[in-house]
Amino acid sequence: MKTLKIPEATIIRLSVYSRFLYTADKRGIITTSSGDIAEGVGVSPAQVRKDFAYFGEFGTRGVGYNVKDLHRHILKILGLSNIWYVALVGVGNLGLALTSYKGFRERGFHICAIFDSDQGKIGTKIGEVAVQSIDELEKGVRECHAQIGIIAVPAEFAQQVADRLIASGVKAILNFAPVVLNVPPEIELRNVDLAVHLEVLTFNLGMQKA
Amino acid sequence: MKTLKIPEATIIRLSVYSRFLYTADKRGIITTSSGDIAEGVGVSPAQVRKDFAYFGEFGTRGVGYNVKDLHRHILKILGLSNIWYVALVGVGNLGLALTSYKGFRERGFHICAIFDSDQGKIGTKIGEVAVQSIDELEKGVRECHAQIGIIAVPAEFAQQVADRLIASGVKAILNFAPVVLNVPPEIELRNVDLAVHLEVLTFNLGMQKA
DNA sequence: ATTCCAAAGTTAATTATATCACAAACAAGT
DNA sequence: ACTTGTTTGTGATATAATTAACTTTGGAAT
Repeated sequence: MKTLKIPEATIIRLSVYSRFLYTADKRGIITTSSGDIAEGVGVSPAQVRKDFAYFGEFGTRGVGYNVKDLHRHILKILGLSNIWYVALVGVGNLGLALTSYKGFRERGFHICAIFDSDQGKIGTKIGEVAVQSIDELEKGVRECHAQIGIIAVPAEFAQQVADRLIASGVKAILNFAPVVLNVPPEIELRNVDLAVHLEVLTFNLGMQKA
Repeated sequence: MKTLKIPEATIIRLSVYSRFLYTADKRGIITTSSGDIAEGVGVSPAQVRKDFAYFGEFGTRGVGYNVKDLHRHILKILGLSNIWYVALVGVGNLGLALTSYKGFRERGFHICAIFDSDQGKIGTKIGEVAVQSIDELEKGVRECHAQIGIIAVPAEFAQQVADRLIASGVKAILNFAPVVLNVPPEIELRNVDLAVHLEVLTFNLGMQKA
């Protein structure tokens, strides 16, 4: 086990493997193999083993992997063995969708503060959490010790929201606004642009015909 | 201009460039350069030129690119110069968020049919489009000639919805359910798993400390 | 016209990622 | 104990993508 730079593709696959292991475990499966996992998630067995190899040896040769063990290891690697507090900014349809997204809660992400600028929304409860005014962003983020911020506001406000989140102690940002955000290098940033995915599809459809 | 295999990363970047060009054009900018674009979207100028080079020569040396021209070219490449009809299955929060996502309409994606299994939702209008019963999926998809299907239903129903979409003539699927779908090779499939993005963030946060 | 400059287009080098193929190791059966 | 079958872990190989360096070309200024 060497501490090399890990390809991001590997991290993404680990996340997918963990989903596979979660369901395998729920179905009562005790042991699995790189072949099983590979088939289940649509990659090659060698790829699966290589991905694991970045982090150690989790299986026994000739046998395979213990599902529970492996799953626990991967969750640990992904940083999911403890709870993460998340601040959500923007309660449009997308923001709402995110609050109710089962996958987040299941995997240890706890939305602990929600902000919006719409007076009509402030004070309303979404699940357990009351929507706060965007004016109280700094205070609210600090109070619940959010380490992660989710930006689900219109593009024109995204940068200032990002700045304020960072100023309030957030260390990582998931941005759904279709803009390039400027953040200090120590801040982890990921962008999700839903339209991009559709565009990759249409590009590929075009290719087929040609 | 050779017809090689195009990296998917290139397609994704083209999509991002097009967003940059869209705003540049709106601001009245006539001419731009690989350097401008690179800075605007956070990649290297060489990368920008390389990406364009897969598809032809769009600029003039010593000058740069005409914003409108280049934008038009990229939209053409991405298959966005005509309208795409999209069928949406599943009107949970995520489904709702997608229907109201400005980016889709703006870029020529037209949600022409919406399906759900919840009796309470059937018949209600979302924007212009009435929600239909999932029982009428085949009929509804055919009637509006949807080429793309978006799956926003719980994981356990995703595969059967995919099968039915494909049987109804859909050629590409954008899947938001966290499962690996089995589709024929000629069907374009992309999966979006929102939790994955958060997990990449938490992994990276973990790395920082270590 | 000629020269100079700036930025595109292109080729080559580097780096990153994925695949392959095999040796090591464990379990079970003889 | 020994053999056999199986699956891991890994070093070597192949492929892909990015970066860097170079060449070309159009436009502007003299």
